[in-house]
Amino acid sequence: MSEDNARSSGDFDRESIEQQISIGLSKVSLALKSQSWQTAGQHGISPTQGQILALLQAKGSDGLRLSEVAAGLAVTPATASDAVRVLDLKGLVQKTRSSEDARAIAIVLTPEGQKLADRTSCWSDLLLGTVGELSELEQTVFLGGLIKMIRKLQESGQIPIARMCVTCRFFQPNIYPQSDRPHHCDFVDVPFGDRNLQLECHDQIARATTTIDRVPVPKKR
Amino acid sequence: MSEDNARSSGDFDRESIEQQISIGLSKVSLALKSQSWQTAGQHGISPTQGQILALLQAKGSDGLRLSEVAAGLAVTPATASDAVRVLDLKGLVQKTRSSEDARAIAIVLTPEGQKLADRTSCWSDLLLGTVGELSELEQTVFLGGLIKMIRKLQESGQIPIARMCVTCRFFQPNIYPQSDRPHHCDFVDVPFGDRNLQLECHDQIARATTTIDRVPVPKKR
DNA sequence: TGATATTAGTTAGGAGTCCTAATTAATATT
DNA sequence: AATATTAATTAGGACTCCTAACTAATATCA
Repeated sequence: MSEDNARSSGDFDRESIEQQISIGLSKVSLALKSQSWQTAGQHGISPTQGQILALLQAKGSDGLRLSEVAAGLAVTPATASDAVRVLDLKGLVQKTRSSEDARAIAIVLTPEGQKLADRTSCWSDLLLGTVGELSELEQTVFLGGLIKMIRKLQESGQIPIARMCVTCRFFQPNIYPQSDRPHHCDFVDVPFGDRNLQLECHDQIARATTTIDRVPVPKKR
Repeated sequence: MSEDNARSSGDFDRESIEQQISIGLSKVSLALKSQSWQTAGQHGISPTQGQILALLQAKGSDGLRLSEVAAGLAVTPATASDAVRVLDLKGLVQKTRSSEDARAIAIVLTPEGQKLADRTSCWSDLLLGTVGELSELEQTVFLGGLIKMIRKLQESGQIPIARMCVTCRFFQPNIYPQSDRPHHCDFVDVPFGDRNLQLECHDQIARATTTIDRVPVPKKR
């Protein structure tokens, strides 16, 4: 696909740009991992535990089922159960039987858990700083690319359907093709552009719950 | 910095674009992690072990010191030592005392390790596919952004100085400002453009070894 | 309605990941 | 020669991750 392109400037056909992007993302991933060990450790928790707290904080007071936590972390219920057990021991979350389904549990943050989540949710200061290096145009294109990639990953079942405009039932992609704000959110009833696509939207509802049975993405090609 | 921008199209000021990019990268990271557990597991090794094999494969026949492996994985020597020990037990690597320094060891792939590394080095098929979704322009901008971010991360000591053009001693950034191939690689003695910036270059030599004492990045602002 | 799935979550066992701190051995420094 | 410093290992402990086996509750359907 980009074969002639790779050749187009001399001897540089060693790695395709696709491969380089993959490698680059792996390196960012490495940084995130090592970063989260450091910062989470300073607060007496592990990276996974921190992720769970963040997940619960985003969800709010309703709490989450164990299975939802597991899906959100892309691990098995067994792994999630263990991590939640430790958080419970540490007094950061509370487990109660769900009233709707006596098999299920609702996991909520305790006040201490809430406090800690508030303090650690600036985890990505690291990335934030580096993203600030990019120009506005770069940021827009970068986010657009990221969203495309994530959508693809979700379609192939590689990552949980995160709360994200593109999977939100209120999301109408590209209905005003001529406009610079081609999309529309039915929930807040506002048109918006690529820069406003939300990856973590506070008032949306996912189209699919955990895994894809019907592909929720309106293709436009 | 981008405050008015966040407000500029209606009600959408919930998350800044910087935050969204951070979140997006975290999600990609999550996918990579869960992917590497799956695929590495199929080959009887763990993600970390796979990373070490890949590192050794990239390095070639000279082998690596334990400390280099640790730096490459962004973990402590203790952690690396343990992982290498297991790979040795599995017969995938061989440890020999270094001839230059009798304290150090040289770690090289065994033929079996080589074979396995060859087979697992297509680890990122997942990402490769998703990156293919992007247009050529998007790819170029995306890679450019990624490289800026990685450079920043390296400067702040968050990730090892990976082998990468921008930290290579042969790299002359932006010496032909008017050209569409503004950079120059002294090693292969060829000018090249942004699309050809290498994140994994086979014949380069890092300027700094592990951590930054003098910042290797020629700023251009 | 009662037998039989299916589903939610837990536990057990095992390999591996990560850390800090202490240790051994070799090289550098003074 | 005495004293750092450096490379790697080991020990101990908390956590991550899996599969497989298990309890308990809800669904299904004959």
